Amino acid sequence: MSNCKRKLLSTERESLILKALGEGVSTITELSAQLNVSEATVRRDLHSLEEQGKAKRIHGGAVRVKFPQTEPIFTEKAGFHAQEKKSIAEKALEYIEDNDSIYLDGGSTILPLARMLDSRKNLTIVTNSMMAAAELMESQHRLILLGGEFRALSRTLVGPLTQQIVNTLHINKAFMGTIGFTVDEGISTTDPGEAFTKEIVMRRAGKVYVLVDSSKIGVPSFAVSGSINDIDTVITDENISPKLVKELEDSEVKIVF
Amino acid sequence: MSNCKRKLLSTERESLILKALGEGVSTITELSAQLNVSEATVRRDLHSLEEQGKAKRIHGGAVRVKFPQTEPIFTEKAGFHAQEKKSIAEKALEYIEDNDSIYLDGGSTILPLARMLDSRKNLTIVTNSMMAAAELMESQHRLILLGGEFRALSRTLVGPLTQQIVNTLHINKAFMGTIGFTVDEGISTTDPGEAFTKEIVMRRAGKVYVLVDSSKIGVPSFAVSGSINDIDTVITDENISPKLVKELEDSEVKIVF
DNA sequence: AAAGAAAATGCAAACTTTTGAAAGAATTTT
DNA sequence: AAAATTCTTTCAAAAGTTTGCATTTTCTTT
Repeated sequence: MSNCKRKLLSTERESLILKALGEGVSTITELSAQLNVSEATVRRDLHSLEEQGKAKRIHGGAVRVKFPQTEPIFTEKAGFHAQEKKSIAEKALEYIEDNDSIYLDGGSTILPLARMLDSRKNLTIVTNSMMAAAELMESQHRLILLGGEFRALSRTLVGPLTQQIVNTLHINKAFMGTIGFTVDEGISTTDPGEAFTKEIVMRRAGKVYVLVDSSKIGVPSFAVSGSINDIDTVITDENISPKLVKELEDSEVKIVF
Repeated sequence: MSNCKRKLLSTERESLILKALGEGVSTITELSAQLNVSEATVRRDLHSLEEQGKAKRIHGGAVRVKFPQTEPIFTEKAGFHAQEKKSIAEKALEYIEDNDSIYLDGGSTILPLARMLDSRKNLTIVTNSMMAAAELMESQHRLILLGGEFRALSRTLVGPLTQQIVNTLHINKAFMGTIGFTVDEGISTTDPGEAFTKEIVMRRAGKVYVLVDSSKIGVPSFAVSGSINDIDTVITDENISPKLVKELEDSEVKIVF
């Protein structure tokens, strides 16, 4: 190196330094010799590179920084019934075909489903769930987030504002989570704003699938979304009681377990 | 190069300069010798090229910039000029008061600002940035996400769908990021959908603050959002040129640095 | 075609940034 | 703990930039 006839500009030096760093480290003395500049200048260049996040200073030299630290994305709280939820999601996945336009609701039951969507092609995915969106950020599908007020507890976007976007979209199949589920009242949740969003989604969606693990069945929550009539299919696990299966079938709801 | 007997027109020189720059850099002295003109003329040509966004001046020479200006991937951008961005964000923070209703745009310059908002109380924060939303998830403020199509590169929600929510909200102060900034065209970005969202936000916001580090100034990108008239205040770092300060003041834009 | 206006160019003085050297503080090694 | 190395700060010289002005070139107008 250093067949430099003329003085180098700072940017040239910086890229040469990066090249010299390669994968490993270089000392100030080495770089100073290679670039034919004083050590003070090397330090200054290194400082600039560090500000740009391209290199990191260490005592006596510098190291290349590879790919800058990946941002802290949403973290998932380790879940109850994780295995059941995953198997419920697998059943739901079978109803999703290439080119579908689907809605993913919030909730820990829907999240595993979001992770499986790489097996489908060219989906349009509409969601109000920040967690699902974070999962799908890197995917190849088209991703649309409902706007609205952020609800910290469920990490979803809820309330009247969500209505506007929902009403302009055509949703083929909606996959809904829930806090409570009863045959009389259908799905219910703790927050009225969230219930409202669920309701307008269900009303507009072509087909509505409710994913619910058996621990929530028979337990009503505070705010009800729509009625049992808005639901086409309930997808749940094997622990569901035969009595409930019959009740659902009487209400013309398909049930998968 | 250029054994030119007759004198060259400025446009001819400029294209020769661009050719000489190639992908790399050239010094003023080199260019002056190659083109048989004084260094003063080279500087003037380079200045003109810079205004056109085709080259970027650096001390002692110039580098070629590709057009349209490419957008670095998000994680790369995060570390770039990190210190400047933080100090820009600190200046912007002073314009945010308790109970304000503010908009946070996408971009790595706005992100540090999101992190500082704990020092204010009872804000209503509207944003189209997933990263900003992730930062603000735990905060006490009211958080509203614009809906819309998710754009992976910038991790923002963009496009026509965003318009609906923006139009129903009252935004007190909007804090905008940008990929490129020129006095002639104002802020510009790489994606038309993103430009669209920026534009409708700026049009509806009471006051518009643009946060831009000096490396982006004078560099236009592909899709322009609104005009310089939509901007009330530009917040930048100390490296801004006095000339630009004057130009902005002539356009009745307040400038903070 | 000549005179005048406008634009471009080169030059030089004042100013700014960058660079290298040196001194003292901080860190690592022996 | 002493020695050696490296880091930070400061300062002056060198290199680069800006600005105003005189000169040349180019364009317009008569």
